[in-house]
Amino acid sequence: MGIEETREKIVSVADRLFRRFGFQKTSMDEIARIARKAKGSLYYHFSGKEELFREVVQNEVNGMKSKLLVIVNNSDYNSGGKLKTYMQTRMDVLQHATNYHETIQSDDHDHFEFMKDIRKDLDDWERVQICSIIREGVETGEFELDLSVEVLSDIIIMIVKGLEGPFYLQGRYTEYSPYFDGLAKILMKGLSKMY
Amino acid sequence: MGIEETREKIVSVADRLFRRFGFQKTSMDEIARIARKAKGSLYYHFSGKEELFREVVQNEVNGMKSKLLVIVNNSDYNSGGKLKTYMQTRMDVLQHATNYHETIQSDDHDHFEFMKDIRKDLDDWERVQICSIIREGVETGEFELDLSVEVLSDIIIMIVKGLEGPFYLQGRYTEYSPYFDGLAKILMKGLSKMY
Amino acid sequence: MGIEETREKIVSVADRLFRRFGFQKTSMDEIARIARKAKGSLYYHFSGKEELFREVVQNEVNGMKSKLLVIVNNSDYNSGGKLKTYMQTRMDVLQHATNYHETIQSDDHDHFEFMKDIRKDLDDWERVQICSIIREGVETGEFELDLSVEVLSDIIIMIVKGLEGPFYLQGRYTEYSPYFDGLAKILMKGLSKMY
Amino acid sequence: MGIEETREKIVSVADRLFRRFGFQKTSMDEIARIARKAKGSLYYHFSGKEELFREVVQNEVNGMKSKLLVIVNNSDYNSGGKLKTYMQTRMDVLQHATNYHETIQSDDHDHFEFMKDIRKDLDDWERVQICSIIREGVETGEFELDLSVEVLSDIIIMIVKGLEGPFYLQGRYTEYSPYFDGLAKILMKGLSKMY
DNA sequence: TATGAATGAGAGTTCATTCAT
DNA sequence: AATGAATGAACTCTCATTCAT
Repeated sequence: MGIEETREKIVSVADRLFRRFGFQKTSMDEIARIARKAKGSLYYHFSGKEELFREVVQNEVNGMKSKLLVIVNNSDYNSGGKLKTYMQTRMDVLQHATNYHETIQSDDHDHFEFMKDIRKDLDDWERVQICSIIREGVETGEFELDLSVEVLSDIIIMIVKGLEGPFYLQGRYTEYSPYFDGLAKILMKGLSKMY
Repeated sequence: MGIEETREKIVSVADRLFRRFGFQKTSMDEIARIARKAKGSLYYHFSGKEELFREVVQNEVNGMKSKLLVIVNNSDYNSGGKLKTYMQTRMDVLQHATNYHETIQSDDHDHFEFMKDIRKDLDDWERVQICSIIREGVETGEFELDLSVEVLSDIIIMIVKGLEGPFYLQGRYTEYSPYFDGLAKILMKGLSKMY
Repeated sequence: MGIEETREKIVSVADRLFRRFGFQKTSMDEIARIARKAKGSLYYHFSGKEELFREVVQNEVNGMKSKLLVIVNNSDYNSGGKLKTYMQTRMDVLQHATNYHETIQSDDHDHFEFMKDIRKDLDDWERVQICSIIREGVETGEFELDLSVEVLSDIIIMIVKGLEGPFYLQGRYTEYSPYFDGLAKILMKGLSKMY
Repeated sequence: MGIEETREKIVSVADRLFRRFGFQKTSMDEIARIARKAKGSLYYHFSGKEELFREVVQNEVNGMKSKLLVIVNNSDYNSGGKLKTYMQTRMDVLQHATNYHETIQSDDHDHFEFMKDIRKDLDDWERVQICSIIREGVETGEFELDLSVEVLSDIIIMIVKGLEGPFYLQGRYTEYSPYFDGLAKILMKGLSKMY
């Protein structure tokens, strides 16, 4: 088993356990045991628990990005469709991005200070995507704004981020999702002149 | 120093530390040290770390309730004003309800299973308040709904809960709050027939 | 409630709990709680846990003595009957002298060093009783020994003490008691010339 | 220092301390300190205090078995000699099996529930040995029983178990051992027809 | 490249005892 | 004569990390 396989094995087990039990309640011991590696091996490949977690989260974020990118680049949708699908997919993807969420939620500044960078990076990336969708809509004449592209995109981001709460954190997906479609319409209506 | 003072001292120190470091990273040792009490004293007054945390959270929730109740019972507002002020105050209050939030966020089901009750209780309480505001508005003819009072109140609750995310969790209060006023209007417009 | 009543209440609760959970696993807290007395009261009446236990054991030993004395002084039995009944009653009484036994068993020399006196006292007392029975038997011509009264009584004491093991300590009462009668006969036959 | 040495060092220190202070009054801290190992090392090698104790007791029991087996297999003795020597050696060995005894005596069912197995195993083992000795005696014509081999062996076991009390528990070895020879004869005489 | 034995600081909790009232 | 709040030492156990091999 090559070095890369070992690394991946460790990361994949760590991902599963962090996802299930969270950062604090997952021990290096358990990761090692389940990965069938020696505890020392984890420290050969990663400088500590924190760096291992960082790797796991970065993988998750990369996965999220690539799924969202598929929508942004999918020419089957018009801009309105892209926006709505983006929002819906984002909900879906975040449902499963457990570890990323732990970094948002946790007060554990000692360990997660470093996560600010990853979060900031993702925020910026999303802003770029949303802006790009809106700009496309404006260019094709599909959208006609009475707000700047940047402000509108910020508001949209605020709202979708807001929905992470009841949808993901509080596990109210099934409870609230019936309202989602209506809500989406209301929001888009309120935010754009064109309707 | 009477028993009540001691209890309060412990709770107040615990509140500060839980708020700052979270449940896991706050040790009974530190609470005792800073409160200038023996560790055993904490266990005289509370059966364990969990119960102490429970007390802290319950205090927080009671504080939230009483602040919100002031608005619901304030006859200076008309119903629309009450609703908007309720939403804004809620944001404000939740900003500081750090410990309550930890229980929403945490995956630590071992420790926080007991919090379901407190959360459920608060949810129900809020639903009652919102319904009461809306009903008042309907009775005075200020509101005219095309949804049932219950459904409307559920949607409002969903939205304000949703906003907890960016406002509280991610510390974006200052960043997003300029948009809040506009958002509130949009939402109320979208939800009520009368506009 | 007078002072004597309080003392007795404490002792009686302590007795019950020591009996059930042993010395170590019974806490002063629990004794106080169940006796409905303040913890401080226990320390008003007894200098510590140890002295309270001492009192409990002493009571138990006194109870044992008085039950055995009834047999020794009962003129309905002849000497052989007394001896056999003494042995049987001793088994029975010891079955329930849980706290006394704890002092025999425990390695806890710190706490139970003081128990040597109580044990020595009881041993001496029993030796006197057995000697008295045997002497009575000799005087009435019922017994005719080829050993001195003292040696014979020591052997009897050794045997009855020995039987505490399987009968009491190991909870084999029901298992071994069928053999008891036969064993008693064998022993008495082996020990005395008269058969 | 290899792993086996460390394990043995821990076990040997634990054995000494358990023997001296008993299970409850021996702390993991002290074992670690005296063994010159980190506390965590004890938990690396044993899952807890209980398992460490279990190991100690198992070693003791194994030692007892092998010493007794020497007698059972020693063809220098005839069957009567074996039986008597077995009984005497048993007394001797049990004198030093302090930890095994703690499990017999202790009321601490939480910790020692697991000991039932070890005890049961030893009981069964002894029954087999005694039966084997008796059968051998019967086959060589040395013994002629009016009881079944099984019942006779049960009675012998009861008696030797009984003698554990005064001999071991109460430290009366030196006091009572002068009587032992006579007692042994009496018992064997009482139990077998052939005398 | 990988191992796993060893570490030690720190965690939550228990409890006999003290003492001001 | 009685209280009960307060203490602090001692306990078992956890776990991220180190290091010789």
